[in-house]
Amino acid sequence: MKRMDFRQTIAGEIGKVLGDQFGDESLSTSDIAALLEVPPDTAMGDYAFPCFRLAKALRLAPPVISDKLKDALHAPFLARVDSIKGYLNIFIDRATYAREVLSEALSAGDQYGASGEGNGKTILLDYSSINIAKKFHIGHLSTTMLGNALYKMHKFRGYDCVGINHLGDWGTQFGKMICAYKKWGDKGTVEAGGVDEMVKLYVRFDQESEHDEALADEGRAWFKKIEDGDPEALDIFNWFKAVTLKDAERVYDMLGVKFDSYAGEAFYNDKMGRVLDELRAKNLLVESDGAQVVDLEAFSMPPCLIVKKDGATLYATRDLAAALYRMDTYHFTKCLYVVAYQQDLHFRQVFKVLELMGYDWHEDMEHVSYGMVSYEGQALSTRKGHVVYLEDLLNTAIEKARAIIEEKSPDLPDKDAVARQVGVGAVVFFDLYNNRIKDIDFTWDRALNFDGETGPYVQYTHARCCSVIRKSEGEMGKPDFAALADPEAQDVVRLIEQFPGIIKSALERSEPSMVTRFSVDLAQAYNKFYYERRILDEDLAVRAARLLLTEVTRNTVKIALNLIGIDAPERM
RNA sequence: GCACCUGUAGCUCAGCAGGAUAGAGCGUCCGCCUCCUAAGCGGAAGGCCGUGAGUUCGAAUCUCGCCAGGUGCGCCA
Repeated sequence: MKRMDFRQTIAGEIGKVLGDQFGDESLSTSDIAALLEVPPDTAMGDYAFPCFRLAKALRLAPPVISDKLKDALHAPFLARVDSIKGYLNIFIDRATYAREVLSEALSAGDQYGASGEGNGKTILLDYSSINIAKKFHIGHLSTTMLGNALYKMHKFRGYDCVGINHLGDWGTQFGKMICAYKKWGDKGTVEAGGVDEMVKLYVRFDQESEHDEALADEGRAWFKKIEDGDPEALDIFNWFKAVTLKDAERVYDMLGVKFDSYAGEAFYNDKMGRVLDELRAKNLLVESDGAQVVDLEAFSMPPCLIVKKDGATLYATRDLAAALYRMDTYHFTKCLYVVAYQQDLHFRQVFKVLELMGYDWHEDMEHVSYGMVSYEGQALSTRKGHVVYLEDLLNTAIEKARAIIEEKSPDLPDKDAVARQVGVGAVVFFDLYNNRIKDIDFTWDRALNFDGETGPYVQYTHARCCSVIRKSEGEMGKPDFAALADPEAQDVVRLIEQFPGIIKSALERSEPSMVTRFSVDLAQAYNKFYYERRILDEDLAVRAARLLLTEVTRNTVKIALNLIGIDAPERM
């Protein structure tokens, strides 16, 4: 059931009155709809029409216009229209409003807020992009969870999504690692210890090669072997990859994150020639200090390095190759790179080079940048041990959740499962709570906070809704929507109405935090309603209406949490 | 030096395709469980929205300058 679109309908009515009363037809219905505002306070109505802009054209003071509109505006679904200080405040009949919004949301069920706007379109998302033989730490959380959320949100709006973990699996360090492994390593130890063991080998190599030139040369030689496709080198290298991915998979499983492709840096090794050929053919390559670059001075950017003095290709070359390959393979509508803002210049350069190459789809590339993570005020440093590993963080959060459950809900079934959902939810929520551009200074007490605007708070509200519904024992009379006319219920209804628009804006801005924030707003509004109004009322019609509101809130909270990659337990 | 980003309550931040009295959480102080989950709810205190100009009927929001912090700027990725 498609509910009445209040904004459009009201805009149409205002348009009619403007024509009748002032002979003004300069504004179309959609113009007026865009001008309509949602007032800061429910007491000021559901929609407001500011008359200031009309003042000049009509040569009348705004309050005069709003007064006249107030007298002329009538519609059956309008409860009241006020004229205050040049604003036309429009009050929709509260029962009608609640009925329309809730019926729509209820019939949409777990698809409330979904749409088909992305049907037939493909979105590529490049996120997480872990490095081989490195541990997953809190610095990798944002790219992973932002990418995951954007993936789910796009999917919900009908897009086909391709999640790419662009592995950092190329570089001289892997030659060193193989060398170290051959000298001091042991298959069983690495197999059992995973990335930790590989890191140990690498650190030892680094230390010993500092005063051993021969060793450094040996490392370089092993990298050359990888490049040349030497079977032994490749075997070991691919095994390193498998071990790293197995370690990472454990964390990805905890976070509920998946990928459709693991094509990383190494994958593009044999695809660089095309980039060079095209750049040359298009006369974009110039020599500079022995290197080949694309000059971007005209765009006030430093040159984009394509080929080193020694003939080797670079980061930008690889990203160009990847972009061409991805377009050929997936014919994407958009390609999002969820990468920290340090690489802002890099992506601006790469996108500009694509433009200069004549690809109009350069406009469909977007760098979804996010802020840096520091730890208790200092930069993360694996070397200095100033680092928090993701697995440790998640496990600590789960333990804390488990302890709280033991204390507050000792009879809860599936304690472990719920502790996982809540602990992980707290961490993920913390990561997706602020605008992505903000730097995050990680502190344990903030990341593990379960009170206030946190994942557990929103999950708790969801569990509370579930609990009320369970207690109602399915007693659903015919709802009396007039019972939802109180301000607390209306605030909840209004938020629910806004949800589909929130998802849309969040996608337009590639900003999952808008959904996170929404989940808090809705939870707060519902909790207030919960305390002010008795849901399981004796009056069955009132009870049915409040239960319906509870049901729709539960659905909406769950959808919002799921979109940002968080589970919604039914009890906690 | 140049480029990009950020500056809002003690702290962490919403609000920024201009609109009505600038909001929330944390922390502090004070209340609320014989009643649907107190991981909750209510109240108090706390603000020249970095700063100066400009645009506008109207600026936290747009423009320019300045100040402060972060990040990046040729052969790493």
